[in-house]
Amino acid sequence: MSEARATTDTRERILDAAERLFMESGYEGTSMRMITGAAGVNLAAVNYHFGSKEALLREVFRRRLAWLNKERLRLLDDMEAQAKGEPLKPSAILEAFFGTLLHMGTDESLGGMTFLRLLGRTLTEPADFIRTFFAGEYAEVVDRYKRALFRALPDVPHEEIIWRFHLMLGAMSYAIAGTDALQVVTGCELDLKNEGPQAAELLSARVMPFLLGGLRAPLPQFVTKQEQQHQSEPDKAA
Amino acid sequence: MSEARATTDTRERILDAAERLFMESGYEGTSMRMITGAAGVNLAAVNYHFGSKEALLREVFRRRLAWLNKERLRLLDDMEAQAKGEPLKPSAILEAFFGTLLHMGTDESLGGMTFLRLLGRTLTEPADFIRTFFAGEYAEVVDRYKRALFRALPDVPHEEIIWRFHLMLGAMSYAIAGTDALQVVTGCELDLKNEGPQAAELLSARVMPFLLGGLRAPLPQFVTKQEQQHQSEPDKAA
DNA sequence: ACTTGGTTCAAACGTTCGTTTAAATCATAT
DNA sequence: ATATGATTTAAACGAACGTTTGAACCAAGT
Repeated sequence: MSEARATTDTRERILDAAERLFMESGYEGTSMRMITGAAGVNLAAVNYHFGSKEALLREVFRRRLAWLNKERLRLLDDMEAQAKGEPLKPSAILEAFFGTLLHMGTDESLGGMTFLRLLGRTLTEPADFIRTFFAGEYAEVVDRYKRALFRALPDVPHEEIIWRFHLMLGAMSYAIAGTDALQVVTGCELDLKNEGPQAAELLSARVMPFLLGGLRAPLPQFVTKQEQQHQSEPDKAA
Repeated sequence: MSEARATTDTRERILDAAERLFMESGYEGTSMRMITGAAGVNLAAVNYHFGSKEALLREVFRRRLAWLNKERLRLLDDMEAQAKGEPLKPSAILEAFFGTLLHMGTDESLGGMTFLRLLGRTLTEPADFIRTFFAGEYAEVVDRYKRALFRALPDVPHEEIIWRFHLMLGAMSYAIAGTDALQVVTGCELDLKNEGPQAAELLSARVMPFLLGGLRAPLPQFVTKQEQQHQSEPDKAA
């Protein structure tokens, strides 16, 4: 009846191995034999402890997203309490949402860069059960942050805010996930995975200005019918 | 010896079916039997006409990327010829690079939205042969556009431009690929796949301002050591 | 000492995978 | 008509897949 020590050892060895292998080879590209081999446990251990390969993937994410979701909600709650009813600054909202994510990359006990890259890559996995799972895991947090952005940008149509939220998620995911997928396309070392804990801070410094710039960009012409010219003149980065 | 008509029929039926199925289920998640079944051809036809499943994927992309690469280079050549040695405007460069891509979404003979979404999703596939393939296919075009951006933004460090190029690619890929992956996360219909030809123009109007805003955002503080304050004040979209 | 319940183990399960084979079929040229 | 080379076909290949089984093992409680 009591929890034997070897039990949690085996479970966590499997979760760690699966986290790394799913990141490197994707869900379909990773076999149970690869996972149990890397974890140094018996092939049947995954089905015994988790039930199935699908359930294993869900647990890999659940143990990390539990912290991420809680922290994101806590930060938003704190900021809203301190603002006493006033709308938050968009930059503060983004800092809370994406900064929390990037912080996980600096802390090995939260999964480190391995989990960050896994998360970025898995968001595009086409398998139905994965999409369903993420929808459930993200629903509450995304809804809260969406509403905070609505209040922070009262003059911007909600649909436009959702689009830009979407685009920011995409840019951030690629910045993390595609580190070697697209750096070979861009043909330049983007020096991420060798930096260890500082990697996430470098990432943050590079990505956050980009996201804010995108979020605050002029609205598309068909949204603001008036004054549709002269708004994209200064063709220069600061 | 002569090219029988049925030959190109079978080849193209396979390519069309594979394009759609790879988009819906990913490379590993799509079996040869799914492809040949959907195409209405014999199971052995893929290996006969293309050699292997990997070679089929490469051909699926090659027939589309041939046009895309040529068009992107042609537009850049035209603009540079017209500029007579002057640097191009960043917005014109982005319009050529991403506008060409989005144009494919409006033209069914270029693959339409199916290919666009396939492209966006496949950039994150972890399989080695896919990454190698894309690196080769994209190398020339990315290098040319990278250099055009360097000239267009002479005050921005090259590394920063590459990063933002990377981020723009990510945002664009997600905007296209994630239409149902992340719209379920953001919890809102992003009305894309039901729009047909207009979808790409809607996408363009929404995404291009975001990309330009990101590209022209203030540089991160550790790059411009001087005047690191007061540059992120106007917390409002236009 | 013996039972008990949780855990590990080697082995096998049936299925599906990508690929190959050899015969059948088709279109064309002589 | 008949030979020829390209294409299609049904069937099978060995390998790898996720999962299941039943015995072995181990650390408790009595």
